[in-house]
Amino acid sequence: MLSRDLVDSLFPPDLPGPQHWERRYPPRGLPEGAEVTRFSPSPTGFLHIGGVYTAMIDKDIAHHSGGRYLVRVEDTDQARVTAGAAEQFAEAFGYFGIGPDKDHATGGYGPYTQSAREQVYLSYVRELLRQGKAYLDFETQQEAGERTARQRAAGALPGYYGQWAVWRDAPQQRVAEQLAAGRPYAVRFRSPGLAGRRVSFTDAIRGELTMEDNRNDAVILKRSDTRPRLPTYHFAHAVDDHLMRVTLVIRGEEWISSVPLHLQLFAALGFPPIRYAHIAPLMKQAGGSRRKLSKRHDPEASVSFYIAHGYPAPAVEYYLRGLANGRLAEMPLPQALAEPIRLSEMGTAGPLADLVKLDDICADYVATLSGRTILADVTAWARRYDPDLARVLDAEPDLALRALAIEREGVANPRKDLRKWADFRNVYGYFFPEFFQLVTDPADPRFGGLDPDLVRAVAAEFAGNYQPTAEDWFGQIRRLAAELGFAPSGKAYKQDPAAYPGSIVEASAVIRVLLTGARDSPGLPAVAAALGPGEVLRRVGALRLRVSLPGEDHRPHAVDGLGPGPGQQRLRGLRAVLAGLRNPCRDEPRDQRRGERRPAPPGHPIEVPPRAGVRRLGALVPPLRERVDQSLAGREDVHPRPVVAEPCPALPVGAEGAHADRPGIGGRPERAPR
RNA sequence: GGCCCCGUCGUCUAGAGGCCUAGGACGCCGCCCUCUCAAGGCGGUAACGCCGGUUCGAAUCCGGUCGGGGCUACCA
Repeated sequence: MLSRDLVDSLFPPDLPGPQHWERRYPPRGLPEGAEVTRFSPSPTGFLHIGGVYTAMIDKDIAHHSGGRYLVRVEDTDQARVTAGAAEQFAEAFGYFGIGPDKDHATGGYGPYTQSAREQVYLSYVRELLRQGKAYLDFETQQEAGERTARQRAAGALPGYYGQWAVWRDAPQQRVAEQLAAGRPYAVRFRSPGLAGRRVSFTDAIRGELTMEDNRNDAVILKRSDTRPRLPTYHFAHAVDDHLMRVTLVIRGEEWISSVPLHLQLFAALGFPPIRYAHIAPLMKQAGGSRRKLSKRHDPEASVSFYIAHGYPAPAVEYYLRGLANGRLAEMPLPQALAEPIRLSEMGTAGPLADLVKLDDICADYVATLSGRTILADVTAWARRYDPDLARVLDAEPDLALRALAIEREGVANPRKDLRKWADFRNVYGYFFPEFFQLVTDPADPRFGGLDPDLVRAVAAEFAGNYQPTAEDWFGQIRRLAAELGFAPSGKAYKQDPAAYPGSIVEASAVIRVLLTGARDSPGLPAVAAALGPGEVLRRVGALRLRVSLPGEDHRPHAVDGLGPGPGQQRLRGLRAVLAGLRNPCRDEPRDQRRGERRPAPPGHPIEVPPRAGVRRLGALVPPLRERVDQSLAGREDVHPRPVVAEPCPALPVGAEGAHADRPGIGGRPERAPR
């Protein structure tokens, strides 16, 4: 045992003793049964979702018992502290509502950052040293490595104990020499553990646990050449949780094996033992087996994943609570959030984090929200993670609200098409002209291989007779489909596929694709109403007729697939197209970005204006290319390049709407798989 | 290697010796509804890791084994 003078010479003379801290952090005087819990993350990067899980349990237990919840930052390993971690923590705490109780954010039993508590730890280390319950260890890192190697070779337990603990009982003389030589030292705990002795404790979740006692003289204060002088986790845990008057330590099961050490530390320090609850870690399916969800390998392990995708916090919380207590998973969300979590009901096997299930919960949750609430949340999310979206939503809140109201407001089973805010752009983006890319190719695969000719016919027919406010809106499509020879129902088509080009399903798919860019969408009448007649006609009329001239551009075009020989009507259509080609005004394409007119450069597609007679362009002649060739023979004003005819069906003047000239940016991406 | 924790459908789980032919939820599959997709309705698929023991009787108790995870740091 070292002399008191020698021990004291190692510490600042004005360092207070343990009584000082005991007075400074007095017992709380909380009523019987009130639990004080703490969440203690280490600021080594983004918070782990398991941290949110633990913190949520901590907070819930504290509050439901009338106790207190605090957050203590465990940054005793300064080398691993990440810049910006504090900000990320703050964001995560705010998002998931797991910040410390108000009076435990500052002051009170703080500071709540371990690197700021050096004095406290030093007091207790000195005390242990004075009592001979700890000692100085001058082993270098290299020596430690060699020791471990020898232990391994000898088949002995690694660690600092027994014959391997060379500094445990070193005479004061030698210690003084080392000190005089300026050698750095660590402080080790003199473990009272005996070989063969077993200890047991009662875990609040697992019941009684028994294991070998600790015999390792664990380091409690890191090397003297580090600044600030900080303790290891074990020592900080004992000192902090005692002084902060924590009653229940909830932590990951990886700490179970350290409990014997912790119990020894509490006893040596003269602290009453503390209760523990070791929770199973969140796991991840990896191939055939499962492993702990790892922040390094699994993006979904990080809270940033949930925040950046805009998972609604209450849904995530609900999911996590259900994992903690199965009972809560079968309750409606508001009730489950209010019910207390019970440690005794927690599973001991690590649950697999199931993103599919989370999605399902999120969809259910979002379905309970009003369009207005969703818009507010999406907008708030977008401001940070999708500025383009935020801008568009700010510019057209009414459109957004109309879109969100579809099959959501005033229905018994709201549409469950949104799981997280990042889904919004995929699911509702097409409503916004800025995000919608017009479908111009009648041979577009989204039409499902339907004859391009027919696609054009459907579009033209629809646009030509469009009645936006028709009571039987869908009847318009039904009539047009019948007129063009589509089967009245999928069933009828299946019975005799040869008799029809397709069914009403295919016909409406044409309008659906034109309107939404996808083969699936909410009900067409509702979509059309939200869009407004001008936008509907703009989209339906976007289909182009492409013609290649000889020697040019042989990519497959709609024209290539035209059916059998010309009839009267088809020839009339052709003439109309050609008439359009001579329209001097339209021969000068508009510069889309500036809205200016300028002469068409050689090879520029020539637009064909809408003409009343071209309603049924879908019925154009098959050898169209040939006819065009003939008609253009000898003309010098038309360049032998692909000609693009755009048969906009008769539009009411001004019906093109305000967005007609806006370039589309980006199409409608595929929906995320469920 | 040593010590510790854990093991029921794909997933989360209910299950305290007979109420278990193992229940629910999510997923998945099928059907219905239907202009598509969701949603919804109906139905289906699917598990006690394995081997012994105790017992009239075992998912449940015991032993072993196998598998998964953790600790074995001057990381937390």
